[in-house]
Amino acid sequence: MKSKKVSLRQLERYPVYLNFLLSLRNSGIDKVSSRQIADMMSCSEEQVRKDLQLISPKKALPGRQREVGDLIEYLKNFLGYKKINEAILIGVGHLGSALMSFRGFGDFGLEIVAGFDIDPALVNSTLAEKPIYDLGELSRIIFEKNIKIAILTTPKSVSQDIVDKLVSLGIVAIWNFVPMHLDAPKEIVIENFDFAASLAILAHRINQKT
Amino acid sequence: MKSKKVSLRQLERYPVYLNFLLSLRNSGIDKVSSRQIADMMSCSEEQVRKDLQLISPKKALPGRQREVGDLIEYLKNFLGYKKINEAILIGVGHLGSALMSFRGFGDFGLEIVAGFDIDPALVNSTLAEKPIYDLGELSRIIFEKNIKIAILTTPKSVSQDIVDKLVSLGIVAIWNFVPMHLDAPKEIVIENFDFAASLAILAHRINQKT
DNA sequence: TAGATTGTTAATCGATTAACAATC
DNA sequence: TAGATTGTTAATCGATTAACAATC
Repeated sequence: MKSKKVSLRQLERYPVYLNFLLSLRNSGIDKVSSRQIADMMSCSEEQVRKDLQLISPKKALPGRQREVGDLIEYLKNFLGYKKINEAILIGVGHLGSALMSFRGFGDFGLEIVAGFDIDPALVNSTLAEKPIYDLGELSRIIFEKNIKIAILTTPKSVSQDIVDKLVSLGIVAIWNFVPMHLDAPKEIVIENFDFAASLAILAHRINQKT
Repeated sequence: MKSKKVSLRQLERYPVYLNFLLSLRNSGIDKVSSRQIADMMSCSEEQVRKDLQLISPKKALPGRQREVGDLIEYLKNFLGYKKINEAILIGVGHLGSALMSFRGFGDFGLEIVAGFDIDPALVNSTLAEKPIYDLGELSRIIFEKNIKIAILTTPKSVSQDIVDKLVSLGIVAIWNFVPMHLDAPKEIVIENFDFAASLAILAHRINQKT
């Protein structure tokens, strides 16, 4: 494991680098300078270099541009996109089914192996070749498949109860798409994916213009 | 308009405060201390106070807790959730239809007034009482309704072309759900809502534990 | 009045930027 | 070799935390 500390801001930039490098490789480009990356990110090239140095096992050669392929490898390794984590999804509504149908999570080291809901019309059907179980089977599936990650796309009203349940069943990380604060013991990783924050920034940036 | 500068980090916290305060009010609680809010956020109470001071038109009384209702008002005003911005959504796929069906955007000052797609099965139908138009009608609708904000949920391959089109039609802000970098003139506000970043942080935090 | 909690100012911490030497 | 681009170190900048005076 890396010992150097990474700030959250920095961490958020790595997937953006990776995306950009993948698209470069797609266009047949195999060398890249920190300046090019910086232009895309609208940030300084020093920052790009610092970021990339942190995740590069071997130094780049001064004067020579970096190899796109190498950087992609470094980034994928660092971000843990090489090994796949299995996750379950709770709440197969609009958003939940969109996520279950999304094919690209494998590229990010995540695989949704099952969905859970209470709607009889959904239970025991499949979506994107993944089974949907009744919420009552939560403990059985988590135990059988040794699941550690849950994706939460439930209605607000039941979300906290489900979190309590998940925690008691040994889930260690929750990716929360429900726009509310969830209580959980400190050792549980809860990552809130909150569009309210993104929307607030959008609105603020629009207002700055005027 | 507020003249004090707000950092992005800070801006991201305001919707979380608002959410928490709304749930407090829901539980019939009408007073709150910065300590309570700080506990929920897992941050320092000084930070909470600084943040709230910035958006409060009048000072809180030393020694007395803050009024939940007042804070909610301040936050909604500051975040611009009082006036509604009309937006269109391009790409009515899984994610696009989930967003169009989501009823809660009004609370955040946004309203999706129409969707666009090229699928004949979708075009001229409605979703959540909102019309879906053929992409060819983009310029007409944007012009007629004087739309300034577009939500992008298109396939990667066509996204950049659509962005170019949107820019040429006078769109000033794009809320981008497509996991790729989009090129646009500097004066266009592009807010990327990228789950790759959120997922990277989740994975990193899980790995920290082990 | 005493306790609680506030706002303000100063100190610390961390991240970004700038300058420059190193070298392919 | 000269030009390009790198990594490293130091300087700046901004945000968070700590200390404390103010007052309901």
